[in-house]
Amino acid sequence: MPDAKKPNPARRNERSRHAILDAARELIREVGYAKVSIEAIAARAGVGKQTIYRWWPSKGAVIFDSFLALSDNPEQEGMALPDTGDIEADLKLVMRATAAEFADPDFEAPIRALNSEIISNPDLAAQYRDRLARPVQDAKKARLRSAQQAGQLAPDADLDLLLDVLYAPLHQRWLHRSGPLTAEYADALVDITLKAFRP
Amino acid sequence: MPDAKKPNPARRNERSRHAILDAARELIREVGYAKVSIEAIAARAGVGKQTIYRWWPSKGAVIFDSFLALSDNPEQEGMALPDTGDIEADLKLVMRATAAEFADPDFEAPIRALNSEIISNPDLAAQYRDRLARPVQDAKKARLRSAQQAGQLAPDADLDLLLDVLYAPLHQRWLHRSGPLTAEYADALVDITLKAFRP
Amino acid sequence: MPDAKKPNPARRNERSRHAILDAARELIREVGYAKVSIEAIAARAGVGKQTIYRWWPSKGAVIFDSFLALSDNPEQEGMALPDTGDIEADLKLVMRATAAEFADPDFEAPIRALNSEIISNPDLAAQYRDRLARPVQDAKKARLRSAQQAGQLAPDADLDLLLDVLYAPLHQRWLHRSGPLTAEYADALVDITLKAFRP
Amino acid sequence: MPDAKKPNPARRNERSRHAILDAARELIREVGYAKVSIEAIAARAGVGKQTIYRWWPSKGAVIFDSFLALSDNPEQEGMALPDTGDIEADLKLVMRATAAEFADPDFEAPIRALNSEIISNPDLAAQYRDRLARPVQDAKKARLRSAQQAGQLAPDADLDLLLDVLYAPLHQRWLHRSGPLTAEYADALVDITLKAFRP
DNA sequence: TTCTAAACGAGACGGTACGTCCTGTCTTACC
DNA sequence: GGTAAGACAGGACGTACCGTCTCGTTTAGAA
Repeated sequence: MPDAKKPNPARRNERSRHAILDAARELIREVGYAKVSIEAIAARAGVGKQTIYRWWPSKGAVIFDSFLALSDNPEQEGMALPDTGDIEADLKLVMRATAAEFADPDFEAPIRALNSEIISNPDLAAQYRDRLARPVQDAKKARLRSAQQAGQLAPDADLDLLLDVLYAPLHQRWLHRSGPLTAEYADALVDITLKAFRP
Repeated sequence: MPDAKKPNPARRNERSRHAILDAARELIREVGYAKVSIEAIAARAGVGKQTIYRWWPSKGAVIFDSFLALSDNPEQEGMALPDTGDIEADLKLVMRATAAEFADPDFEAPIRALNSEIISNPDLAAQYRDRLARPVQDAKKARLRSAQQAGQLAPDADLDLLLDVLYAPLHQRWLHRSGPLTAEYADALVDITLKAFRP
Repeated sequence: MPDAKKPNPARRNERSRHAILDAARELIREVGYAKVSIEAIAARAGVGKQTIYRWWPSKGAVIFDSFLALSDNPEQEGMALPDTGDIEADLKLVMRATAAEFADPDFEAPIRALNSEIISNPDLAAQYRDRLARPVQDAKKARLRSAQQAGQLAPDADLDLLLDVLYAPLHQRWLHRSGPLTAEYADALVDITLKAFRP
Repeated sequence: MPDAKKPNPARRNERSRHAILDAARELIREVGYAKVSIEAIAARAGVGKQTIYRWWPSKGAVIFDSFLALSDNPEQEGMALPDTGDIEADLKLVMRATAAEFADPDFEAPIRALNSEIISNPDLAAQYRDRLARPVQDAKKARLRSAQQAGQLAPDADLDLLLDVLYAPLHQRWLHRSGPLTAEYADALVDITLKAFRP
C-alpha cells in the first residue's frame, strides 16, 4: 500500500480550520468562485498555505466544506416541511420559496459555484448527496408520505421519482437560465406532478 | 466611443480555426476540461496564442465552439424524432437512447465540461440555448404536436413544460450522479409524464 | 541529445536584463548574499520571475553576472599597473591598495558572496577565472615582465607562481579572517616574494 | 536583562547529539552542503527538529560541529610533522600529501562546504581558527622552529608568514580551481618558500 | 502584378497562482 | 525537563499559464 502520509487529526488546530472556511466563504461572495485562489484564502485567514493543503485535497474541497459548515450548524429540526393537510398548497408554498431563493443574487453565485464543482468532481458529488441533499430529500419524503397516508397520493407512488419530477425542472431551468423562475412555473410543476402521482 | 479593435473576419485563416477547435476537442478528451490551457491548445494546433485571443474571448468560448462545430456539420435533418404513431413507444426509445448516451464515457467528460461552462457563464448559456438546445427542442416539440393531433396528449398541454418534466430529471440524475441511468428509469419518466399530460 | 529548450537571445529585453542585475547588486548590499531571493530580485526589478529563470540557471549565476556587469564597463585600459621602474615600490603600492580594498565594508559583503559562490560552483569558478581574474592577472604579469627585463626579477621566474605567492596569503588571510590586513603585512609579502624571485 | 533561555547542558542527550552530527556528515556527502536541510538532518537522525534548534544556532554550526567531532577524537598526537632533519624533504612530503588530500573526491565536497561556511560566518571562522587551524598551525611551527635551530631557516624568520606563503597558494588554487594540484606545484612552493626564508 | 496591411507562428514579457519544501516556533505526549 | 513527533505561520522555490506585446513571415485584396 502506498504510504499516504496522513496528518493526525487529533492535533488539528480548530482556530485555523474555522478561519480558512470563513475566509473561503467571504472570498466567494466578494470575487466569485472562479477567482478564489488558495493563496488568497490562506492570506485572508492568516494561515500558511501548507495548512490548507494538509487538510484539503483541492480548492473545490475547501469551498465545499465552507458550505457544509453553514449547513451543519442548524440542528436537524426546522428542516421539516409545512404540513397543513393540503399537499397541493404545501408543495406550492415550498416550490415558490425555492424559486425565490434561486432568484436571490446573494445565493446565486455560491450555489452556481457549488453545482459547477459537483458536476466535475465525483468525490464532492458524493459528499453533496450524503451531507446536503439527502437530509433535505428525507424531510420532503416525510411530508409526501404523510400525504400518501391521507390518500392524496397513490399508495404505490415512487416518492424519489416524484421529487425528481417536481424539482429537477426548476433546478435545470435555473442552471441553464432557460426561462424565468416564476410562481406560475412553480405552481404548474406542482399541478402536473400531483396529476401524475394522484391515486 | 472606444474603438474596440475588431479583426476582419474575411481574412480569417480557416485552417487555423479548424486546427484550434480540433485541438481543443482532443485535449478535453485527453486531460479533462479543467486542465486544458489555451497555451496547450495553441501548441497542439501549431498556432500562435494571439490567434486564439484574436477570435475568442475566453477558454470557455473556444471549447464551446469546438462543440458547436461538431453539431453544425450535420444538416438539420436526421434530427427528427421517430414517429411510429405510438408516442409512448417513441418516447421510450428516445429516452433510453439519451440515457445510454449519458453513460457513454466518451461523451461524459465533454458534456460535463460543457455544462460546467454553461452554469457559470451566461453568455455561453445563451449561445447554448440558441444554437444547441433550441433545434433539438423544436424537433421534439414537432413529434409531440403530432401526438397531440393524434389525441394522445391533451390539446392544451404545455409542450415546453412537458419536455422539462420528461428530460430534466434524467439530466439532473446524471449531473449529480444521484442514481443510475437505467432503461427502467427512462421508461418510468415517460410513463409518469404521459400520465400527467394525457387528455 | 536532451532537447534543452533554449530561449532566443536575439529577442532578449535589454532593459529587463539591466534591471535584474541592478536589483541583484542593490539587494546584496542591503540584505547580504544569503538573504537575497530570486523573488526579491524580480520584485525589485519589476520583472517576472520567469524572465530570470529563462536566462540564468541559478541565483548564483545572476549574482555573479551582476559582478561581471560592473567589470565589463571599464574598457580594458586603466587596468595597467603603475610602472615607475621600481618594482618593489610599485608592488607595495598595489598590495597596500588591495589590502585596503578588502577592508572596505562596502566591498566586503559582495566579494565574500562572490567567493562563496565560486567555491561551490565550478561553472561560476570557470567564468570567474576567464572574465574577472585572467584580465587582472595579465595586467599584473605585464608589469612583472617589465621588471624581468629590467633585471629586477630572475629571467626564468615563473610569474604565475610569483603572483600566487604574492596574493594568495593576503586573500586567504582576508577570507579566513586569520589576521589584520595591515600595510606591514602587505609590505612583508612583497619583500619575501621579491627575495624569492630576485635573480 | 532579557533572560535568554539556556537549556541545561548537563541533561543533554549524548545519543541524540551523536546521531545529529553523523546524519549531518552523511547528508553532506550524499547531497552536498547547499541541499542539506535541518529537517533532513532531524529525520535522518531520528530526532525532533527542536532538539537541533535547542543546541545549535544555525545549520552552519551543526555542520561545522560535525567536522570538529571528526578532528576531536584523535588525540593531539599523530599531528606532529615528520622530522628527518631535512626541512626541504619533510616539507615536500607534507605538501604533496596535502595536495593529494585536496584532490580526493571524498574530502572535496565537505571541505568546500566548510570553507564556504567560514567565509560568510565570522563566528564559525573564529571557531575554525581556534579549534581546527591553530593546532595544525602549531604543529607545523614546531617543525619549522626545529629547522630554524638547525640553521636551515633564518633565525628571525616570521614563521606565521612562512606558513602563509607556503600553504595559501595551494589552498587558493584548490578553492578557485585555477590549476592542477600537482606534486611539481607543491615542490615549487617549498623551493620558493625556502629560498625566501633561508638564512 | 505589385504593393501593403492584416493575420499569422513564434515566443518574450510582467504577472498570478500553483503545490512543494523548509524555516524556526509552538504544542502535545512520553519518559 | 529533555525529548520525538509534528502542526503551525510564513515565505521562497521553480513551474505553468495568463493575457499582452513585439517580432519577422506569409497572404490576400486593393491599386
